[in-house]
Amino acid sequence: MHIPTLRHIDDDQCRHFLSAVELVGQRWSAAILLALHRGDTRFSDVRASVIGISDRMLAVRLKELVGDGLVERTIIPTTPVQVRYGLTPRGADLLGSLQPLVQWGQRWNDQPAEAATAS
Amino acid sequence: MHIPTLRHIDDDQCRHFLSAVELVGQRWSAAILLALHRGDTRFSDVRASVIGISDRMLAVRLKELVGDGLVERTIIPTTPVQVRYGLTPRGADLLGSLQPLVQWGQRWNDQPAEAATAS
DNA sequence: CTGGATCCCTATCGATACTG
DNA sequence: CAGTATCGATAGGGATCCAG
Repeated sequence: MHIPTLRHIDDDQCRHFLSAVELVGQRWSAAILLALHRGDTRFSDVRASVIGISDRMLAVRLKELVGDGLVERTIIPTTPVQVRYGLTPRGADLLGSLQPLVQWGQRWNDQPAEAATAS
Repeated sequence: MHIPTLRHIDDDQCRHFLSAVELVGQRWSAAILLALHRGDTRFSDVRASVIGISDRMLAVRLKELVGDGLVERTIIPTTPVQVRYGLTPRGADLLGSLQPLVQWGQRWNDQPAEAATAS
């Protein structure tokens, strides 16, 4: 299902945009990406960082993100096999592209939204 | 429920980010915002633009977006009451802040992300 | 035309239990 | 530690009907 489309889309800008939003808009996805960005590399690290996420969802989202090329999964064949997760360049770039959102949040957080409409 | 949180959040950057993502990550929301940005002002216009959306969901999302201060609802008391929708400055700014996502999509779209994982 | 109210179904998610 | 499998609860979302 997902990824809504618009009528008479002139360019694929819209689709890029919508699919990217859809991607990172998935529940937990953004938080996971952020946790990885912050330095978490282990499954359990991320699980501990992202409050309230379940094993299942973390595994599911992680798999999705790996499939989308945003996260890289590395297996270190030590005695007890270690698994490391990390952002791919693509994933890191996505987070970077999302930075303006942070500014946006700060910019309009204080402003009473009605002040704009009420001239 | 939503808006996941991270442990030991140093600043509210994370929360701003996560709540913004959560906001626009809602199904249809981004597409609706885009339709409004493109010039649609009527309920039926947006419904026609956003492929597959139902009356109910459009009404629900529109109400949410208005509540979030991203969309402005104007009632024109003509004979058959007219209702106009449009982005608020805040909403327009949000879309602007999402622009880098478009670039991101184009930048990494060609790169075969699966090549890394694919066998 | 613009939406509110219902019904109902499905996908999604959480918890638990189990395996390598 | 790093998951997978199963199951049950829930709420998101679609279709339909109705009202202003």
